Amino acid sequence: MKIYNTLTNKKEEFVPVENGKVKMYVCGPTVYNYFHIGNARPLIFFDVVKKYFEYIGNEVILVRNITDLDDKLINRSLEENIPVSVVAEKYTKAFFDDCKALDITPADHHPKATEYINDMINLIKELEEKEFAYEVNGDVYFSVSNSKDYGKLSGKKLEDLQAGARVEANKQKKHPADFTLWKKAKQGEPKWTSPWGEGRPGWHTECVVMSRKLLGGTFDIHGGGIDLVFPHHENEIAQAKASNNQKLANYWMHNGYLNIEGEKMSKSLDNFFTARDILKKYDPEAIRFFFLSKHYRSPIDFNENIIIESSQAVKNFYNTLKSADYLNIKDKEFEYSEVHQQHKNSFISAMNDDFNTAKAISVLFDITKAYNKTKDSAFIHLLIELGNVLGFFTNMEEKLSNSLNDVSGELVELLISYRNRFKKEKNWEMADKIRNDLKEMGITLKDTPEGTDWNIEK
RNA sequence: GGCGACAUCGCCAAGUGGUAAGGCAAAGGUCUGCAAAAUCUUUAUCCCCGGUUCGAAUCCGGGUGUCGCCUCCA
Repeated sequence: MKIYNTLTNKKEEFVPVENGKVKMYVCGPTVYNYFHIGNARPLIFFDVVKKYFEYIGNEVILVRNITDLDDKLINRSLEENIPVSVVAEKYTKAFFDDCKALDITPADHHPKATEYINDMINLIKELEEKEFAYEVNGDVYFSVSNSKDYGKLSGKKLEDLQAGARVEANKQKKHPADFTLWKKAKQGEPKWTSPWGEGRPGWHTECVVMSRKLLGGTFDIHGGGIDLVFPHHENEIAQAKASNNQKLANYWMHNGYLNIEGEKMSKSLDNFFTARDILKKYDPEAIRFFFLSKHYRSPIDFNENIIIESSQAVKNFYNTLKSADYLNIKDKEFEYSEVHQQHKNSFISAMNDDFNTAKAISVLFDITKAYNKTKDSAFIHLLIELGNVLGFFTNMEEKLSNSLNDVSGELVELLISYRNRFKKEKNWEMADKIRNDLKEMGITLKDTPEGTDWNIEK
């Protein structure tokens, strides 16, 4: 199993700290807004990482934090004129709802920043004692000049940072790259008591504290979007190293950006889509397919056409699953022979190569094709088994059964029986009219040797 | 200005030295009353120039283009 490690810029053999156990921490949402389609990428990708590690026999502990304290939340609370805690609660709930809609398995822990304030204060105290932090007028900063490897993760040098600083230097800081550990509270802001007065911790401290607390010392994988590399993750590493000279995590994984029609998503360009808006129009599996059809580290371009293409691709899996009558064969015994095992091995070696999900998906298509050719239902079981690892085919009952109430279902059956009568009489005009009318209502008929099937199309 | 990534068929995309996976779309055949589904067949020498090599999409150099990061954005 190889993983690309941002820290070394290389694919490395993955060796967990503890054999058979994978501990991972992925930076979660700041709950000041509904999350957007770009945020869905790390959620879906690391969901797959967890599922895959479990599939190959590991116990996985995944932590995804909730940042419920931050400038953006404070701004939102001022805009909407409601307390910060209410903002946090509202969007935390929305986060979980949207994750569920995207069929993302919840993490094992969802620590909230506000629940770890004391631990953060303790860490800052420790950093101050070790002379990695200094206080100026109630604000506390981390001193990057004292941090030996600062910039290693992001490949930046302190000199370059200084030269290229595009924001006017904060005069209180000793070095422009020094970052805030503790922020003095302004009027009306949420605040906690600390040795430096009333205030709140900075963002970079929470992840260090919560990851250590929940995952113990050095853990295996720290993940997030590539934009977090600098400064967030760099700063986490610096704090961890300064406090106990231990690595925070062994492997740093970062997913690439999502662009909209080639441009960065932003409110000013008016190309900002929330996940919940996208979900209103498209199936979660199509969205998942879209993300997983490209390697996680590459930038990915979002536009509606691509989601439509993805929907079509996913639909083809379901065509096969329907024709295989999956719901009826799913509990039947089956055995994998060498051919099945070969497909499985291809899937595993693709995933072992730094989570090459695009290749893994192509294996699913190979399996589908193999089933259609042989009608060997073991292929269907394999398709489901491997598809599940990528988070597909998790809700077969609903997808494959036609969810009309009994009366409507009977009416469809009735129309089909009329149509069959017309067909027998070679009254093609009426037979086609029934099929077309039903099609317009979203019900598709399909004639097979065993009779007429019908499906509700979304 | 500094650092970095990427450029493969109409679209999406895998492929890191051995002769271009897969998906979507399109065209044609089989099947079907016609459809749908399925199936078979067809469609690229990998941005440009130069180099290394028996051999390069894959390595090196030089262009061109796109994108990202450079203080709280996944």
